[in-house]
Amino acid sequence: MLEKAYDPKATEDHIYKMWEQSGAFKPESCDPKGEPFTISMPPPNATGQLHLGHAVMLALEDIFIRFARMQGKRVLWVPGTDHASIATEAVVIRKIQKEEKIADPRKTLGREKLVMRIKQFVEESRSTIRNQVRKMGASCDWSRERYTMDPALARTTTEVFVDMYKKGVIYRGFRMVNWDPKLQTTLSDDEVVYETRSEPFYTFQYGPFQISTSRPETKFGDKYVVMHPKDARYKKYKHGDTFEAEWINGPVRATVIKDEAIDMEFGTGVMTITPWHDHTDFEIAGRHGLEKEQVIGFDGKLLEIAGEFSGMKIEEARPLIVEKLEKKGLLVSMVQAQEHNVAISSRGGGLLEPQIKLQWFIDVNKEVVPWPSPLPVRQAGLALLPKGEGKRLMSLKQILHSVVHHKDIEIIPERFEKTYFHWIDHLRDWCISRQIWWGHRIPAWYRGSEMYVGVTPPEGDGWEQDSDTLDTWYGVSQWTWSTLVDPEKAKDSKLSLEQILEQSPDFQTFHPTAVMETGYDILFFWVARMILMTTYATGQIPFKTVYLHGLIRTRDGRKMSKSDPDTMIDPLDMIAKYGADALRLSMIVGQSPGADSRLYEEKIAGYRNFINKLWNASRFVLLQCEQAKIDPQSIEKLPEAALLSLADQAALHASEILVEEVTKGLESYDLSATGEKLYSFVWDFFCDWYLELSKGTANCAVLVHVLRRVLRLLHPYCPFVTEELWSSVRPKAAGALISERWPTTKQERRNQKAFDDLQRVIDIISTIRRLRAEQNVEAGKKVSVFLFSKKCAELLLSQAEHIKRLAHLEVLSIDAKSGQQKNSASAFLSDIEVHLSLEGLFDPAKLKESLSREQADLTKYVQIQTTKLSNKNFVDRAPKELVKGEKAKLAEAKEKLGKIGERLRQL
RNA sequence: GGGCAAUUAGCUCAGCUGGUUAGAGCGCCACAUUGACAUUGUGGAGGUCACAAGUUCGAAUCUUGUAUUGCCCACCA
Repeated sequence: MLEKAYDPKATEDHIYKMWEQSGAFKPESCDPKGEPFTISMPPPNATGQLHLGHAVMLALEDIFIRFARMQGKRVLWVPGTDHASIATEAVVIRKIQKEEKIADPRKTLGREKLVMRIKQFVEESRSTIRNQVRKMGASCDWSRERYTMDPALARTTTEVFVDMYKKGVIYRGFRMVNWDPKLQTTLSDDEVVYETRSEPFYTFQYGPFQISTSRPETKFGDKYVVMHPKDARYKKYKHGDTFEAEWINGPVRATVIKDEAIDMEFGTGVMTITPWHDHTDFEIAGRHGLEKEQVIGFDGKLLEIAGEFSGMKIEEARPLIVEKLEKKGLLVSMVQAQEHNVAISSRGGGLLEPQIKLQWFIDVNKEVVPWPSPLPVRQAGLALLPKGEGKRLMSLKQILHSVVHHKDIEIIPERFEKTYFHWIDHLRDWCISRQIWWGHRIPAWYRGSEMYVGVTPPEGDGWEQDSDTLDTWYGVSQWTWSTLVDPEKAKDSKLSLEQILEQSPDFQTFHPTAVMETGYDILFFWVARMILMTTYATGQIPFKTVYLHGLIRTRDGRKMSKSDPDTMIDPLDMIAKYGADALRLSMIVGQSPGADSRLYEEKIAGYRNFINKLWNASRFVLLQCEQAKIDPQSIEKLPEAALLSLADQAALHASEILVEEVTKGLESYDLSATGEKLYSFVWDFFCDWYLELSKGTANCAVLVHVLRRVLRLLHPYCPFVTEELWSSVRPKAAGALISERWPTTKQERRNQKAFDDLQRVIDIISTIRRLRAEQNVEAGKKVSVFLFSKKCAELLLSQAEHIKRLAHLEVLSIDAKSGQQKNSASAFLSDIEVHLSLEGLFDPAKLKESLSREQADLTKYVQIQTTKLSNKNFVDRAPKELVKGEKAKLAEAKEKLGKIGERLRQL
């Protein structure tokens, strides 16, 4: 017999081990004819601990996977980890600085040694993560675990780089980049965060003009003033005019530029430009072919051009520069506390400095990728593609747009498609080089002015490899397919990438993947980039569905952050305390895709209670079997329907409906509502009514049968407890629940009438209970039931035992012919139900209250009638005699409806 | 500045294309309790569904507007 309470600690680990050892996680143990179903696990960063975000991701994906597996699909879930270049390098450097007191580990250790250290660190945290993923119950195929730095993945990353370079999609050039002086690297646009700060805003005299700035320290090299061509105030100045201006370090010769990028409303409508340190200025300079000069060094200090200020940090120099200009009489005004946004590094937290640097970029607008384009696409910023069949050359941007627009890829929730399109419209070339050491090194070599790009190093002496590495997202954007590449084939340098893919059975079978499940916060970083890289490299979409989950927040809606340990909920603590199943449910139910949700311990405890309830319900079933001396495992067939009690038939019916609903819910990725349905079925129906009604008259075969169904249906949500219970109630021949088949519905087990009748009995019992409580009736008191319908009378009589036990009242007399209570409402219904009252307590008001249910039925009846006629759907749904397109009849019908509405109100 | 969303019970949230008396969990109140389960059962209190106008026989649900909150993107020299 089972223990009195479910103990997840004593159960989960050995169950996981059993699954893993049985090979159930591998697609090879699925039906070889099954439809392939793949998920690539978003690789957690190899920087340490699993957090709630990962836990949600694992829970969701495990539900998808287990459901698909039970449906007989060939399921593959590929686990892995990400080397997370910048994040990991930063963590390790900080660690070394702290633990070994080395101020600058990069300098002291050098590239090779530092990379070794990072590798060691990554190994340790990878194994930590592996165990944590197991704790969540994730049924992924560990034999196919991948890591973004695996040789095979390094190969594909490099191959694709070289290919893109050869096609001109990757180029190297001087461009404006987001430079992080603290981490000494560039960042992609998406790695920049903006912070609103209040800083003084200065206006200076510059020749005949007044110009405003919040960054006087960049102004040393300014020798162009820009204004809008239509600005009437500056009509007398022509494009190209020059003038002398007294400036910070003496007189400069400046040129007038007219450009439409200027906002006439802002400030004086004139500005000087600093093309080297500002995105807009860079573009203006580009348009007019202006000179660019660097003012601030990559270390964040002023360069020689700053004269006496050179070598100073910006914060020191700024007030001094202003002071000097003021002394020269050039300061016109200064507004304290002007609000503006400053660019901050999301990686290191320091201020970013726009800089011009020689970097590697992906051109998102070059039309070089063959892609099937069956339909014309016209969207903001994209050209209309000609109609036609077959493939045509498209730019990466166009492909990104097309695959979502044409629903090759579906995003859940749908509204994120808008966000996605909006992002594409503003997408600029992607800077993929990073000046850090940890990561895939850029496969380019230089010798003097020569450059070589290739998978293998060039022949000959004197070549030096580019010291930069690739943006993490570049490599990991190939994740869905590079993880399916056969590592042995990838070793063979004679094979081309195309041949490797052709000869990798996993890729051929399991790609494109079915679902990509991840947080909406990395839709741009990663999801979009996966589409970009994968369509380019393989000619396939990476996944068919994108399911985006929201952030998990604290009870009061704050973000959980490491800096505030009180707000953090550690998934492992919660598993230790409440079990993985409870944690999973608490994160899934009540969480709708794309929306943030809040998590707190009481919630998890609530689901722990549910798990325990299920456990005890199973205990009860087993107990009944034991008492009846029946071995639950030997139960196979159900008795004839005619031999079953009302409750048994109703329970079978309800479980059939449940199978249908849960299947539909899971297929449409509606996990929250489906979870709730299961919860309420188990607790509110199975435990509260069916098991109660079974006491004394238990039919073990039906009990076991329904319980087995519930366990199967619940297994994707709470795999551990269901698997454990399964071992007690499964049919002898069956194996582990994880590999069991999803239940199918059987029409012959449907019995809507039995279900309705039971519902009626439940209603009656509830009403009696309520009346008893309100009137404070002692147990054993009699109840009289007045009926309008003979059928109901029979029903009540047949359930008298249950009413006696559950409502503590005896059904004494049935008066099948007391029609005197008829009211106007009853004219609508042919089969009016039950009234009841308590003997000696007959109170017309109470009676009326108990009648309200019938009125509700009546209202429903009428309302269903009116729905059919509601004008919006009139033509579709109205009864035939009312349609025929005749307006008079429509008006008549509407009038009828008005009357019905009126009567309803009277009721 | 552009976009996306949210506002329902004390708290956390459901409520699909308009249709029974607006639901659940937690919390609260009362009662119960000796064989599935105190990680329990039964009953109850608690909501002018942010506000206003409109469409409709009928609106939490649709339309428009207002207010508040949150997020994303762009970025102001």
